[in-house]
Amino acid sequence: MLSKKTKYGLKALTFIARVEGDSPVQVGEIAKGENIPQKFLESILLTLRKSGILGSKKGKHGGYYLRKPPSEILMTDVMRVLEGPIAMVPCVSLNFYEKCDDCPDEHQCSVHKLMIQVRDSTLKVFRNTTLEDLSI
Amino acid sequence: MLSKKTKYGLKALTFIARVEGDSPVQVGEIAKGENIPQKFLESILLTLRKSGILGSKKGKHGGYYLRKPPSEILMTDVMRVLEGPIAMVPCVSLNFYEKCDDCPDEHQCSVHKLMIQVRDSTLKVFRNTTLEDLSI
DNA sequence: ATTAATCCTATCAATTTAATAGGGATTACA
DNA sequence: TGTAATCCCTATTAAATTGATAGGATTAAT
Repeated sequence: MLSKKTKYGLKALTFIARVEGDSPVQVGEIAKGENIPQKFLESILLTLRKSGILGSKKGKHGGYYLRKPPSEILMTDVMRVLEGPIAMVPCVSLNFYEKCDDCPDEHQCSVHKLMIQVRDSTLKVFRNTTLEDLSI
Repeated sequence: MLSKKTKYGLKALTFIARVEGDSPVQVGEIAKGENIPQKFLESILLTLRKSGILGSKKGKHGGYYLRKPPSEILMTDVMRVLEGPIAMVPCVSLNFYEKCDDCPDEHQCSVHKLMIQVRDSTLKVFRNTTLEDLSI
């Protein structure tokens, strides 16, 4: 299941990408427009800013803006920041690899084999989709 | 993340598919062979039996067996029984559809759009993989 | 100064997950 | 016929995660 955090985060990014005048977009505006609890959204946008996907401007007339054009923001990056590993099990994760504590040998593990395929097919989608695609 | 339930369930099915003499395979045997807590595994196999994927024989020398040859057991069915919906959000699920409470219009929703692609690519893998593929 | 925004930390309730416990029902077989 | 081995079923629990809220600190425009 996609977490609400990720869902809200994706919606917020799309919202910002769609607005794009030059001035930053405020949390309250996004929260209202997308039916997202404002305080929750605040923490999500903070995460996106710390990861470098968003920039922010503080104080009055502040808000959030994209650090790159939507066409250069890949879903692989967004999803890893918001949802964490793309793989369904750590033992097939490219960026968050961990060995299973059961499982003496990965290469004989049926789950491993299946989950590599799922990971690759999901990656293909995320690598092939940018924020621009979402906001059209 | 794949739940342990699903992981254990897949391992158990593979184990049974690999053994296949004619006599049913016992929970204890699987638990030992795959490092799975026995009581937990019991409940998982029970689920698989109730869904029709496994059959069982009670009493001494009892155990579980596959109801169909491994080559006819599709991952779509197994995954839906063990893990639930294949889609990451209910609003793109084929078998467990639910409308989002936020989201006035699905067809304008960026998350929806992305998650349909993920669902389709994952489905392609599961529809194209049988238990036989896993147990080779 | 005042106002309006982001930033940050802590907390909380609800849910889900992973596992355990304890016994009931059924069957093989001595 | 009795006993051991096995599946069957329900209930409980501890830990982790999720989704959300609260309260205020900091920053910047006017």
